Amino acid sequence: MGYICDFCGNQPSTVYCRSDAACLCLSCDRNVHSANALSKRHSRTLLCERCNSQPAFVRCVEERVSLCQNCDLMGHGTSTSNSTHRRQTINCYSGCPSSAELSSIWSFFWQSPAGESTCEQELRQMSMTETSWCPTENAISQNDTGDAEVNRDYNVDRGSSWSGSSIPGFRSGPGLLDQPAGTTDTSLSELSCPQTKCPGVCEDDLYDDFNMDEIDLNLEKYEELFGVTLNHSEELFENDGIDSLFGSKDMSATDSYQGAVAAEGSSVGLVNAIQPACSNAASADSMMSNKTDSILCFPARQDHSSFSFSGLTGESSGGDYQDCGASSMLLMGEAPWCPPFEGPFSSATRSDAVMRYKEKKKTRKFEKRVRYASRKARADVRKRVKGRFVKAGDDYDYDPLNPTRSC
DNA sequence: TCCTGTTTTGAAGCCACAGATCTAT
DNA sequence: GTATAGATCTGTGGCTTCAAAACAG
Repeated sequence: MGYICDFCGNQPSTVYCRSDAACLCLSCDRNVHSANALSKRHSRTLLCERCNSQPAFVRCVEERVSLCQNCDLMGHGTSTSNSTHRRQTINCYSGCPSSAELSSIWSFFWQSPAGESTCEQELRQMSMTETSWCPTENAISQNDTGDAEVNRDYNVDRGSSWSGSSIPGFRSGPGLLDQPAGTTDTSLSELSCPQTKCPGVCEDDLYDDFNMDEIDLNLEKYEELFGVTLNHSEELFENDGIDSLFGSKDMSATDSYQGAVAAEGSSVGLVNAIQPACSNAASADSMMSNKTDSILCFPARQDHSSFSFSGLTGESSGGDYQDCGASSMLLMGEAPWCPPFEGPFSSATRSDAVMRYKEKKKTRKFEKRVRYASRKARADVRKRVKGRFVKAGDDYDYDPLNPTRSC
């Protein structure tokens, strides 16, 4: 990950793909993400122009530079003279937009054709009929100045997970970005957890983005672990059981949520519980989309300095924390941006949430991630006897290429 | 309420082999 | 330090087996 495109190793990298955890030049970005429907759905954003390693989430108008969360904090912290700089939120995109289309998303974005690589110029000739980039899915709207900004109603952001300006851990909502530092925004809690007075309300987004097979938190008996009872969760899910709500196989999700609730009694325990999976670099993206919900919604406390991420390796940086979905701001002791739970929501809302969850549970697919497609392809065509692979040339009772074949 | 038998569910293990990774020279 | 060869490890899918859970009587 760095200044040079991770794919071609030739062109300067411009965009960051969370799903691939890769920095790509525009041409490779379009090339790679036009491969299939799934890759088109990868959420990408600009690369931080300062560290060249993290996804940018804000654009400093004064400095004309895209910054990641860390660099923005360092450059525009309240203690710096640049804290009053006007900043724009940088949104994510999917599909295969051209640089011109990207410039329509980001008013500041422009790349001259002369600056394009050869392959990009070739790609320019390609038909855009398959292009499916749709910034509106990410709740992007254009204001009068042409600046892209994120809809305050984060619930619009379904399916896009924690992409773009919805970066978890970012305390400041879009409105805050354009305000001079130091102003008080009483709508902070609204921006932080819109319409969310308890986890059940935002479960729709939560469940949409669960890919819990990548998570390996295996904690049980939270009462034992945290030494507290799960007041809210017990009340919220007393009928269905929390296992039912999250799916019994998704114990880790349940764990995260329960941990979030239990954090009210033991925030240190929560972070310690989350940290092992968080430090697992297997899939930062999955962390962003899965665990952050619970991580970021634990009740605000004033003693965050007691949080411990000691399990992270010495190589971990602030950027790692970002990828883990845990705000570096949080790590630095600032208050989390989610308001505390405000008690159980109405029974009607709850029942609606449960009903929707059950519907989704029916259709949920626990897809297995295939790490080596070549091995899968080979296994798919390998002959078997009672499900077991057989040596080439031996008799077999099942030929994947000819299912009617039988011994 | 407890016990027993049946059914359902889920996890583990097996197999061959290409490719990745490690080790020695 | 680099290149090569050989050894070892890993992961892949369909099926069977077995244990545990769920259920009924």
